[in-house]
Amino acid sequence: MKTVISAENFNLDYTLDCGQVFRWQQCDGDWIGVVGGHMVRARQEGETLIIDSDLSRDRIIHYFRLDDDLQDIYARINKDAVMARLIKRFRGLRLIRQDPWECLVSYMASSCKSIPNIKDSISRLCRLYGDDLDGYYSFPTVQSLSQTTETQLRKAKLGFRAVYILEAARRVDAGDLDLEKPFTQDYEDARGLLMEMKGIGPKIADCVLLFAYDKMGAFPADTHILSIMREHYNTYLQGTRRTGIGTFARNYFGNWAGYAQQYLYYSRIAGNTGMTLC
DNA sequence: TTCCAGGACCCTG
DNA sequence: CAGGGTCATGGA
Repeated sequence: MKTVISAENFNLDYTLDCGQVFRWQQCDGDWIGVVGGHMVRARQEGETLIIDSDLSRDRIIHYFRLDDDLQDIYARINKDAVMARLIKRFRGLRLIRQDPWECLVSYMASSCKSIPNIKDSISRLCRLYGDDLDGYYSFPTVQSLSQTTETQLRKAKLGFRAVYILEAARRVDAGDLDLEKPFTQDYEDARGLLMEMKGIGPKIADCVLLFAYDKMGAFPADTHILSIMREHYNTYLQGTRRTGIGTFARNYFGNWAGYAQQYLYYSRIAGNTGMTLC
């Protein structure tokens, strides 16, 4: 089924290559991915987004955050020459509304790995535990991961992260952790809930809050963000540690600081995302 | 060989 | 609370 969506202030390449998602591949000029268990083929022609998928039009708009008023967001976060330049360079980069479970597991798998390696682990995970969708694989369900063993999980090259992911799957499966609850909580409470899980610290919690739970002020501070913030905003930081950068960023950029974060992040890693062509 | 990669945990002072 | 070792794994 083909869906055509008029989308201004949208750049599909930047959106899928900026390091927020790990499963999309470029193929003959199209992007191919799996969203909510459905294959999706996407391409952009000017201000038109062309989708070939079973997904409804509303779900596509929801996934790509085409309901965000990007021009208004730019006006809010455009506080200085650094951000002005990045908005100009990456205009149309939108955050994506990821599935909470996929986002949670993906970022638990991300700690201390390069983006190509994260993609490789997640690809293996899907191949091992997901459903075969004509050569592509769905993301593993909570149940499929909760029933495996640490030894088996490690075959996805997850290393020390495997035990954390296994425990998370079992807690969610047992009803000990409600993945819907963070939607109903404010940023701080939701963050506290996520960080109760082993393997989820401040940075990964912020990633999941920003990319899956609509907490747009979340400002994940990894090594790259720490570095670039010291480079451009050191006079404001005044010794602020990595754990305090998020608070500074929300004060400085406002409630949509998460968008600013992704532009800063992409400026550091563009070209190093191991974009895979099929 | 050493260092780093979208960190978190645990122990120590 | 701050600092360092440790945890797998692959690539430069």
